[in-house]
Order: sequence, then structure tokens, then C-alpha cells
Amino acid sequence: MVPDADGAVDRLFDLAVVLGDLMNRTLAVHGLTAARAEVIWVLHHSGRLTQRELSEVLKCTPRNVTGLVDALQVAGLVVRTPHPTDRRAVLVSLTERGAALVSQWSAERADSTARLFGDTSDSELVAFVTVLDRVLVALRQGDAAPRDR
Amino acid sequence: MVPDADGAVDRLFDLAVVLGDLMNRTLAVHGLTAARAEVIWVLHHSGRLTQRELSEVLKCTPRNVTGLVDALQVAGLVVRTPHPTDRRAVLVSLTERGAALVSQWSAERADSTARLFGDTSDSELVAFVTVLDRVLVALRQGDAAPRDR
DNA sequence: CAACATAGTGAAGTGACTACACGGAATCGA
DNA sequence: TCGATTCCGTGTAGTCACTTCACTATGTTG
Repeated sequence: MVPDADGAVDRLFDLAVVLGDLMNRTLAVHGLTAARAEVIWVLHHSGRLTQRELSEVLKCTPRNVTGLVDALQVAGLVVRTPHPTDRRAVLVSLTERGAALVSQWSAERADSTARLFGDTSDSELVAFVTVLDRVLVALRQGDAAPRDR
Repeated sequence: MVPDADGAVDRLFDLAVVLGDLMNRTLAVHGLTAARAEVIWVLHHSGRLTQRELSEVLKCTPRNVTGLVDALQVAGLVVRTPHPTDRRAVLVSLTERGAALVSQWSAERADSTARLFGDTSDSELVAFVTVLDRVLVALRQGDAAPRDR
């Protein structure tokens, strides 16, 4: 009997749903939403950015960034600074509280890792990640194709 | 060098994001949203349900179901029928167009399967699904714990 | 039959998003 | 140096998913 590849796809979708829920609930505990958390995440990796740059990285409209940054600023996780040379632009960067939140996340990720892969052997893990990477490549590649903007 | 379990978790989250995007874009082509599609999916599996029952399966408020069913009804994918014995309740069921949409999805899933797992051997697939199932179990189990409603 | 529970919906509000229009600032060509 | 153009951010307005609260109409039960 052939292992069910369709079943694997189903499980992948299940995973996406369950993982998405987990993420939303975890973030909600910290008073955050997925969209706002992504802003923080990007800022953590790229340092200070203009809102225009943020909108490109997040693949959303500049208008939307305005709203997200507004909320994060009120929450004290982010600051707007005038751009040194371009008086139209605004630089957004993490506050200390924002940076602290990121390090808290990495601690929580360690918990998740232990919980999800605690009893998975190294060889299983290697095989798993190998296939997973292949799937991700196929997924992103199909991603690029139907782009028509 | 130990295979990176943290990296695996990261990839899982990547997967959730990319897969979610794929789903949203695919549904948008059919003029649907994730929430509305889920209604159709549930109806396909459970047959006709009252809105109250739908709200329980979807884990959302009855009020929300009203809105979703409204939209699907306008789109001609779903019908409201009076409940035979309870005059308060309404039975929601798929129209032919709704059912046709579901079979179209399963065809599309076959495409996805081929694209994502086309060049994955049976043994790899078995190993992959084994670990994936374990992860899903761990995920859902953590799901039940923080429930405090 | 009165008291209570239940099914669905109107009203109002939040969060993420979009398109469109506008004001101020940068930039480029003449 | 003066327009014309382009670009940054934001106000306005609208969609979609979702919630809570209040209310009607209907069942159920003592």
C-alpha cells in the first residue's frame, strides 16, 4: 500500500491551521496580534526602517503600516524618529520593551521545540527537515508564478 | 553536529505562513475567504446543520455564523431551510453550486499533492508523515491545556 | 400558564486590510 | 531658480472576520 501523499497534504493544512491558532493565542496573551508582531519581528531583524520600507517587507500598503505602527507606539513597543536627511520619512525602531519582547519569544520558541520534537531522534529529524525544505521550496516557487502585479 | 530542532520549528512556522497565503490566494480566485470556505467544508462533511451547530463546530459566535451564511447565500453556495420541528432554528445546507465547488477543491488538492510531494520517495513520505503526526499530536495536546473558557 | 432556556439577528465596536485623495517635501530638467 | 514630477505619510471611507450586548420569537419545564 502506497503511503498517502494526499493525506500528507491534508496534514500540512491541518498543521497550518493549528500552528496559526497557537501563534495567535500566544500573541494574544502578550496583548499582540499577528500583524503587529510581524512588524516587531521585521524591526528586530532589520533594525530601524522607514514606514515605506516596512510596507515593502510586509507586502502591505503604506497606509496599513501607519495603523500598525500607531498601535505599537501606543503600546510602547516602537518609536517613530524623524529621518535625518529626508524630512518626509519617519524611522521606526524598537524600544527596549520591544526588544525585550523579542527575547522572550525566543525563550518560548525553545519550549515549543522541546515539546514538539522532544522525542524525535536526530535521524528522524534530519529526514523530516529534508522533506520539509523540499516542500517549502515547491511552495514558494508556486508562490512566484501567479504573481501578476 | 546535531540537526537543528529549533530550525525545524522555524520551518514549521514558515510553512504555516506560506501555506496560509497559498490557501487565501487560491480561495480568493473563487471569490471566497477562509472563513466562508470553512463553512462550506464543514457543511460538506456534516450535511445540513443549524447555525447554532455551525457556530459550535467553527468555534465562533452564532452572530458570526449569521454573517457568513448571509454572504454564502448571496453567492448561491448555500441555502437556509426552515427546521422541520423547531421554528426558531434554520437548517443550512450546500446548494449544487456549493457541492460542485467542493469537488473542484479536491481536484486542486491533487495538483498540490503532485507539486509538493512529486519527487518524494515512499519511504521518505512515511518517515515524514510519522514525525508530522507526532508534532500534530503534541500541538493539539498543548491546545487543550490552556483552555479556560 | 409563568419562568426559563434557546435560535437567530440588529446595533455597535475592534482589528487588519484596501483604494483614493491630499499636503508637504525631495528631485530633476530647463 | 522655478516648475513638474515623484515620493512619504496620513485622512477618509469602505470590506471582511469577529465580538458583546440587547431583543424577538419560539421551545421547554415545573
